[in-house]
This record gives sequence, C-alpha cells and structure tokens, in this order.
Amino acid sequence: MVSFGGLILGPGVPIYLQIIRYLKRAMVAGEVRDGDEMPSRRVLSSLLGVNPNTIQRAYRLLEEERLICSRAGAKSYVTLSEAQLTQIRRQLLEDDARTLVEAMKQMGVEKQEALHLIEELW
Amino acid sequence: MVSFGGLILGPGVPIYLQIIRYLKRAMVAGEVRDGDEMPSRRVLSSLLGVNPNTIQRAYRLLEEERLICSRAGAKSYVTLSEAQLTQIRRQLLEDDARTLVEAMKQMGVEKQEALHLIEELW
DNA sequence: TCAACCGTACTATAGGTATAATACAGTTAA
DNA sequence: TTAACTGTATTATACCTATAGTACGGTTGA
Repeated sequence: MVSFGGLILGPGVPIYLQIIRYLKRAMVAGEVRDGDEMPSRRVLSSLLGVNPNTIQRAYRLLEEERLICSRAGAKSYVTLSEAQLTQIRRQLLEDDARTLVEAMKQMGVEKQEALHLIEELW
Repeated sequence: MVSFGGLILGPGVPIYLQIIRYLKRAMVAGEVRDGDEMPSRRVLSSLLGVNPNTIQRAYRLLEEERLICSRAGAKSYVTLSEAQLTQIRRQLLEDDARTLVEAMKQMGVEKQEALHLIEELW
C-alpha cells in the first residue's frame, strides 16, 4: 500500500498538485513501485484532512498520465513502467535544478557560492 | 528607473508575487538600488500586459514591506536599506537552496549527484 | 447473499486571482 | 495655469481551487 505519511501540505501550491508531486518523488526514490495499491479516495482524504474531491482530482490526473489505474468499485493501483520512471526522474531533477540555477543567476550569485550553499544546507 | 525588461511571466505563481520576487532578486543582484524610481502602475501594466490592479497589488505589498514608497500623484521610488538588503539576500538564497535540497532528498538523490547536476546545468 | 467498501458524478458555496471599466484627487512640468 | 501624468479606490465579472453534501452503481469478502 502506497503511504502518504511523509506528505505535509503547504500553502502556495494547489493541494492536488502537491499530492501528484509527492507520489512522483516517491516513485523516483523507489518507495512506490509498479503494482502497489493506492489508498482509497476517502481514506487518503481523511488522512490528509482534505476534501475527497481534491483527492479525486489528483487521482484523475494521475490516471490520465497512466501512473495509476482505477476501475469502479475496486482499489486503484500503481502502473509504472521503467520507461516512465526514467522519464519522470529526469524531468523532476532537471526542473528542480534548473529552477535553482535560474534564481541564483538572477541574483548574481556565483556558481561556487551556490554549490557551497547547498553543500552546507544538505 | 527600475527596469522590468527581464521579467517573463509564467503560470502557476500569482502574477503579483512574480513581480515582487523579480524586484527582490534584482535588488540582491545590485541592479535595483535605494532611491531608484519605479515605473508607474499604468506603464508597468502595459509593459507586462497585465491589469493595472494586479500591479497595484504588488506595489501595495512592496509598500507594506517598506521596499518602495508611494505618495498620491507622485512617482514611487525604492527605499532599500543595507539591513533590508542583507535580510532579503539571506532569505531568498536560503529558501531557494532549501527547496532544492528537500526535493532531492525526497527523491533519494545523493548530494554528490545533486551538486554535479547543478554544475553541468549552470 | 449482502454489508462494507470502492470509484465516480453532481450541485452548491466560498475564497483567491485576474480582468475590465471607471472615477477622483494629488503632483509635476511645460 | 493647466494638461498630462500620478496613486488610489470602487464595482462587476470570470476562472481556479477547495469544501460540503449527496447520490449511484460496481467490487469484494465474510
């Protein structure tokens, strides 16, 4: 069963996108694998303290990305191929790194200082 | 006159927050200094292609942070002390770096790989 | 069988963001 | 002086996000 115990919702980003992002990162980390069962909409909404409709929205988008599979009445489960995993990992890593690099460059921070900052913050 | 020529608006983040973030980063970069004139609400709204009310919202928040000063009828200008600049720089750098570190850790990426990723993306 | 789940769908409400269209008074420079 | 520009305020509309409540039928296991 996929666990969302480590997900802490924050402000600024839509909840349904935070759920999707959390699941994808867990996939990249190897904590979520192909075939894993997803918690039901109602269970996860209760666990996170958000509306079931919000969970449904996240699940619907994940379904459209072919990352989970749902059928009426039965539990949903993860459908994750190696190709999908590779693509997700590459995209998430590159997006996060690129965001930081752009921010640092806009602020005129030198590469060396940026690397040192990350190193000591790790 | 403060220039917003390098600001490209993107999706996902409220426009008024993107404007504030851009100005703060330009301050950290030394491109915006204390006493600099701000473009008028109407001029900037035309330049960025957004509603004047959206610009006003950004300016009002900047005014509340004491980063700009406005009086009815006259142009607005930047009010930036050294203490403010130091605090802004520290906060922006730490927030950006912390965001990346948290993301990488959630994905199980090693520090060495993260640093190498940023280095080659620079 | 059948009760307890499950996914799915729908309407209604509320707040935040952004736009559109005005309006008014203060400042500034020709 | 006065025309042009400035900051500021208001009302209305629209979309997105999130909540609340309800409902229907399919799946599953005791």
